[in-house]
Amino acid sequence: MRINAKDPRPIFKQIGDHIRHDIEHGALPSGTAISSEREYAEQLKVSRMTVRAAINELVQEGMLLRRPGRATTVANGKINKNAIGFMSFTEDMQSRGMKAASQLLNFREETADAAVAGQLGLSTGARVFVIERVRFANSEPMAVESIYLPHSRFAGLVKFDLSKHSLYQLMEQEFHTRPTTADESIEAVQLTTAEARLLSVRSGSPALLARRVTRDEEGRVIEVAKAIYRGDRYRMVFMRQR
Amino acid sequence: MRINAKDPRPIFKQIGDHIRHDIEHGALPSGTAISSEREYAEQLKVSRMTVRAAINELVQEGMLLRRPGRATTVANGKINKNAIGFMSFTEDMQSRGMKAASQLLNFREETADAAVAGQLGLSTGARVFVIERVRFANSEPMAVESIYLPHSRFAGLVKFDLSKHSLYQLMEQEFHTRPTTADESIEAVQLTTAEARLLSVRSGSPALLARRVTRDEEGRVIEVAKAIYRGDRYRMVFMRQR
DNA sequence: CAATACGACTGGTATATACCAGATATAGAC
DNA sequence: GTCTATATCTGGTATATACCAGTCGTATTG
Repeated sequence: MRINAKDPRPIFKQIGDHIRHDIEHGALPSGTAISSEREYAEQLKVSRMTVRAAINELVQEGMLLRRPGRATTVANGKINKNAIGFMSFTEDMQSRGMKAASQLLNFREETADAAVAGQLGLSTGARVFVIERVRFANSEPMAVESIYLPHSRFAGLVKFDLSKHSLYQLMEQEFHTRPTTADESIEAVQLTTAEARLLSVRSGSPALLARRVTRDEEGRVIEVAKAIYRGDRYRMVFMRQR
Repeated sequence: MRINAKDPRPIFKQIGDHIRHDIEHGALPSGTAISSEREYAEQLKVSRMTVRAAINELVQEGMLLRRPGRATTVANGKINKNAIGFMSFTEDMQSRGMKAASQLLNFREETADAAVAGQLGLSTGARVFVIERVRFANSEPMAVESIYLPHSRFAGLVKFDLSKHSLYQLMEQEFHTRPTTADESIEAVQLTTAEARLLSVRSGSPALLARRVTRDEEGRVIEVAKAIYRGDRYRMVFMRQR
């Protein structure tokens, strides 16, 4: 391992990525101690603080375990990369080895009612986009989704074909808005007749109802969503930390 | 604000806690810019790097927003402290303003079957503790819970009264084991007759089934649990980041 | 031989300094 | 007035250094 001055990444990033690579590829198995900070610093001819910055990231990610007085070791267990991070339905399905698709039921602009406006942080009567769609995994219907977006923030959204572009991708590329945090709640419900028909299951069968309020980097609400997942096919997985 | 040399906390911790306090008590409202790192450093007579360490923590927690070239600002939105962190049922209920209780159905030692042994990382035939209990919130049954613990790790657990002590508390205080990460999955199910009876609801009503594999700091599995929450009363809330 | 003391580690905290790149306000040019 | 160049902010990265407090192996002591 050597530091590459031409690499546009900062030095600590290079070091961190290198160690991460070693862990992910088995060169540093679970439980083994990595070199000490001073060793890395001397070997790479960088400051110890730079090495610390690199290791900090990996500790943050849960890959390394620091304990004062003892060596820093590789954490056991599979490293769940996208621990609790954002995953669009598409990414979610891909990570499970399934092919995601979606059928747009509705894409309109309307006046927000009090509830939606409140959640979006808009005044009652503000305009919002409403997107309703059925989500498919391997051609099987998995969820019915309703999304509310503030019109003020995403003016011109109607131009885009939502069956071709991922909504989150559009947000980033066209509106320079990155979903950063989301408050989510999950409950168990029974499907209504209408929902059941869309999902091709019996009316009354159990389902997961997920409500989500998504915010950008600066904490502004950019999306309010409600999704109903069929209970017989969908399981929500995540990782809690600390 | 001044640095207190007698304070056992490190300087950066003092600074961080102080800023956090200011944010939580409204002295620094959402969106306002905090002083620059250099200003803090000069005012407090500490190094800029020390101030950075303090601010780093708050950025990590999502309380502050750093953007190169611009001032560091207080993040908008309510700060969800226990974002996705661990919460015992007891803590969960307390955070909702409810009183938690539990009724022990079963507390025995048995031989792990292949599935449980596998999840716990034990060889088939290893001894495990099994805890089964009904969880109450404000005297209303909310969930049925089954927990499997490796006997090797928690020898002597039978001595304790689980209706008096929190399991996680016992783990920490008596066995020096801190739950650190957990893989969790949630699905929607219908209650069986037996479960429904324990929860005082109609058989077949919708419920949340949560499965959890909990690990300690070093990634060793310390608990495998399954909990069934009634769908008409319980909603799971969490926050996703990034 | 066991108990203890010590020295050589480890990471944790802190300082002072330097230069970079992006953002912004201000002063100047047109 | 509007545009532009520049000085001066911001945070981001990096260095070299220092001392502290745990941990642990080893040598010394009883």
